[in-house]
Amino acid sequence: MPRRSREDTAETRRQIVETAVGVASVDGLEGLTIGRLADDVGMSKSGLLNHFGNKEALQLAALRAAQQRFRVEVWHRAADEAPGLPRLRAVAEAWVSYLERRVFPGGCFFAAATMEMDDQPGPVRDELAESMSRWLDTLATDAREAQRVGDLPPEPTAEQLAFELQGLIFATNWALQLLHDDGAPARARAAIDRLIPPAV
Amino acid sequence: MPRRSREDTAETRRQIVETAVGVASVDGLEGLTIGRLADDVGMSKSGLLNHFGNKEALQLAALRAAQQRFRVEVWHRAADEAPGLPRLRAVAEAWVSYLERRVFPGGCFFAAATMEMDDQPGPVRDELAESMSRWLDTLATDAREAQRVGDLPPEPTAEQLAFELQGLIFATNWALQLLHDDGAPARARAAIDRLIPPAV
DNA sequence: CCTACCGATCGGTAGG
DNA sequence: CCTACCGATCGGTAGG
Repeated sequence: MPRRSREDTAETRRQIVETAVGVASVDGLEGLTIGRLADDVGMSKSGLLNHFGNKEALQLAALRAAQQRFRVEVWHRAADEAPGLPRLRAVAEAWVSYLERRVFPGGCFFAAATMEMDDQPGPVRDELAESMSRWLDTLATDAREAQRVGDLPPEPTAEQLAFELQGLIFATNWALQLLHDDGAPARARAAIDRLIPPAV
Repeated sequence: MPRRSREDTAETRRQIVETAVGVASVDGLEGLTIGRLADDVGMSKSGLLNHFGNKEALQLAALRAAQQRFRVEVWHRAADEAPGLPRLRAVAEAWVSYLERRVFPGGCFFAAATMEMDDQPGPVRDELAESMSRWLDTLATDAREAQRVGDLPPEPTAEQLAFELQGLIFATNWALQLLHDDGAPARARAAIDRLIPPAV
């Protein structure tokens, strides 16, 4: 029954990757070791490695799964809003809420992965940089549309707004994870309301 | 000559710690391995470990040295300004400049260490959390003084301003380290000028 | 400060 | 998917 077998293989791989995302968000992409992950999912190192080839491929698989989860938990919650200020505000709220809901057990996967890998050249770093650049563009595009229709003033620029939103998310994640300060999301929302105020 | 010997020991230790700070800012506090550091400074593992006892003590020594460097490169550049808005603005400028000057080879030591260690209980995490809390307090204290004398409006609150400044620094460090975006410090300064504008 | 060594774990391979 | 194994490296210790 080759068909059944292929499905099982895909399901096993899915379970490995899901576990890997959780481990990586807590212990980092380097803390994600093959032996430990094999124990966690209950199989041998070589059996696990068979699905990916090497550790770097496993890290990339975890990163892509984390991106997919982010899309579902942040972008999809806002995607139906009208492009421009409504969608930008919905994205910002979903983004803060994603931290508050602790979508990843170790806090924002991308904040942690970025700080860990920013000095480690290679495909993982490249994929991280590209994906975060695209995200900043997504934010700036809605900010620009909001400015075009007059929902936001022309200054600060769209790129500036995206940059500042990114900073608020970092600060919130940091306050939640390091200081266990549950007041951080409220501060983020207050800052967002000044930065990109609702249309009147 | 016991005295000369004691000085040499202190000098050796100083060199080890200085090297450790650089390594940790690039590869993280866990990437700081005893064998590699011993190679870097040209001595044996056991000789190096003799100065600290174990790896955790070495990490704490590196963290404290990094704090000292931060004090010199950021706080001391602003400490002579008048408490309140003048000093807060000077601190913010020195803080952005500290990223721009690449005081640590791997970017902000504390941003990297925080994201790496925030889920790893122990003395290193505790020291990081305490030291960053104190820093936020330092910022908020000057913000409060600025509000008291009317140099800043009562809203946003002093704590909110400190939180947002911290976020701008994270975003700047991130844009410099991951995206190699040299425009980030200018964006940070623009945001700072809106957040805590110079007194008229 | 050194050499010599410990058990554990790392990423990965051979062979089935 | 497994067992069995590889060389390298981990943090750390014994003994000098």
